[in-house]
Amino acid sequence: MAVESSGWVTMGDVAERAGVSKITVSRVLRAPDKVREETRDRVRAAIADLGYVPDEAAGGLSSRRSRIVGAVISTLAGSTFASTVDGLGARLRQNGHQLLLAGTDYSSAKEADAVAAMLGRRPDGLVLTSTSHTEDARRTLAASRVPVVEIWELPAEPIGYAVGFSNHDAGAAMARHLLATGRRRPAFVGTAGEGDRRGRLRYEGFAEALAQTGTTDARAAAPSAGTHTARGARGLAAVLERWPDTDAVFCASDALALGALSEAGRRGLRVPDDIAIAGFGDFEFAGEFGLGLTTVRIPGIRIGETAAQLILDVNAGIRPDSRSIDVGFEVVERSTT
Amino acid sequence: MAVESSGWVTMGDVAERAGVSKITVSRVLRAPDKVREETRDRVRAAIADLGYVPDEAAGGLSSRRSRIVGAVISTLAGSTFASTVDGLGARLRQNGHQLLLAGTDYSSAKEADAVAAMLGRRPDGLVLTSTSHTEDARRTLAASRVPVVEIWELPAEPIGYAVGFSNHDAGAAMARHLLATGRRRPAFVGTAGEGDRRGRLRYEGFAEALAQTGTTDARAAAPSAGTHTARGARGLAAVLERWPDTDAVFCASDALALGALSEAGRRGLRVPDDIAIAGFGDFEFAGEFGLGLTTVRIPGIRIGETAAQLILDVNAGIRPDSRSIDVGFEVVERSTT
DNA sequence: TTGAAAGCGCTACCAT
DNA sequence: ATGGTAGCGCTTTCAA
Repeated sequence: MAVESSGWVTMGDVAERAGVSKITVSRVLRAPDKVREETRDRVRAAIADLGYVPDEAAGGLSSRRSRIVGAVISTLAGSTFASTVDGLGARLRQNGHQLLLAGTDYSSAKEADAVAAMLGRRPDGLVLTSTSHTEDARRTLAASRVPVVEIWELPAEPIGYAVGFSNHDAGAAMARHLLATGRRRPAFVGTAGEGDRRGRLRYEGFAEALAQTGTTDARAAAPSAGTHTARGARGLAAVLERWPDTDAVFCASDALALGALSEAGRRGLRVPDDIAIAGFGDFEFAGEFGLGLTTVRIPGIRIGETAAQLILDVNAGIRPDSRSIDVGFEVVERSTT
Repeated sequence: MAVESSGWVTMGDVAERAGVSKITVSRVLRAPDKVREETRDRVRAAIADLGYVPDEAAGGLSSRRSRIVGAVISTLAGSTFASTVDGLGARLRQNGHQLLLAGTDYSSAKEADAVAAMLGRRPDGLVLTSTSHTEDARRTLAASRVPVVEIWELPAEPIGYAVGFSNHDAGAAMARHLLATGRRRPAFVGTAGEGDRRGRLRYEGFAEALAQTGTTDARAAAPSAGTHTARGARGLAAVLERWPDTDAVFCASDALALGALSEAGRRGLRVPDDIAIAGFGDFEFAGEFGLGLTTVRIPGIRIGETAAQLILDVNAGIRPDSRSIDVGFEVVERSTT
């Protein structure tokens, strides 16, 4: 219960109280087996009495393992990455590591800053949601020897490792689903600007799959500015204006799809009879409220857990079979297609 | 560009290359004004050449300021706290601090663990979403002298500081809104279990406001298990079974309200004509899809930014006027009431 | 304006 | 099974 003048109880204080040396206290904490039971109990009592909390930063400085993993996320809002971060954090804590988080707002300059800041903590691993990095960041990262895991995507040449799925294939899968359900003139609605590279990948897969069936006029709209639902609404409007006979729309996100659905309602279009609408992400309410949104489900938590495990493994000397781990995706067919 | 055998360039390496001592390098980093321009440039060149990234943990060990702030969040999923964490992280990084994150899944045992783990980093501040802590955690926290900010609530006796709003008053405000729009027999739907203390506070405010107008039969249901929307649906069903003349339902969250709306639809009840339905949170889609959900909006980002600023200020010696900062809330009237 | 020495709290290494 | 010594990379304090 005693509080030192410095405010923090040190290992030395515990050692003194237990009548042992610092290193014995350290062993009780890190390798209890190497300490005789009686001594161990005495040390543990001292720890409890003093309310001692070991200084991990000091420990890390000596041992050269920070037990910190950094995650650089574009944003938590929109909930795309929220479950991934939950999974990442949970798995790390189970293994005595902690999670350092930074947001980038889809800016690669901020990403570079965040990466540099994290490297200042000498992290045991780094997780990145973006895969478009500044040259500077790439070099710093490569030189640092810190295990890097890029997530939510499977770049052709990952910096270190990758855990995600093929956005391209997901787009293609949705195109095939729409074709299989009888649609012949599907369009794509994405968003312009702000790191929508993943959306573009989905579009490319979508367009390629259509092209294989002879449908080569790539119908697409990508409104900028406004909320995602507003963009979805405008996207559908734009598509219909230019290609009035469009019979299906694949939106790059569920939020966009929601906007498109609402716009369809306003225009008196019946879904899915007059037009099919599909989203991406399978957000929390996609199946609710009579919505029944057809969409693509990504195992977000698993991405986080897998990325964490990968870092843990690599640091334990276990080399993974592959630098890329594909967690896959699933087309969830509901009632809007 | 050179990489030491250890993998990390140290301040000593930079000093050597620039032909100065370590401390001069340190000054260039922390207090550039105290170094002659010529020397400064030479040091900066060396830093760039070597790709030097200062070790913050080592720096913190000396300076006794970690520049880390910890946040213990129940969960990121459900998006309640996502924007708060975004705001917190953004404000911290602007000021050269980093965010350490831990999730608790609404378990106060995990919270205690997380708090202890964070204290191991000697954080410059700690942010907690829960306000029901184990006795152990409270004591450890109080003894640590780390500035603690509890958020999303305004406890009567905060451990350190609090940034949030009155859940009680928010419930009361919604009751008054329902009464003002002509409802006379409103009920409450919450969820059982898992840290729903905040929901209970809303209920209490709700019930008290009704009692003041003579409406004293506290109608409420709190289904457990299942998704939140499923619970909302069952909650409405339970309320209607017991009190068939209920003419309004205030749900403890928007997800619950969504479920209630869907259940109302299934029962052929018109909203708001036959029954008014209100939620809490103003989640992303509350105003979309013709939904027009009446709800309560909480300035989540601002809570995060304010908590960060509070910690920064306290550490800079600025005492805030009050230990509790009320960011308020807003009843958003749409078309379901 | 710059530097030398000491030390932050811990662990690695080598003894005993 | 336990301890002494020497750092980890940085900042503080005091000198020059």
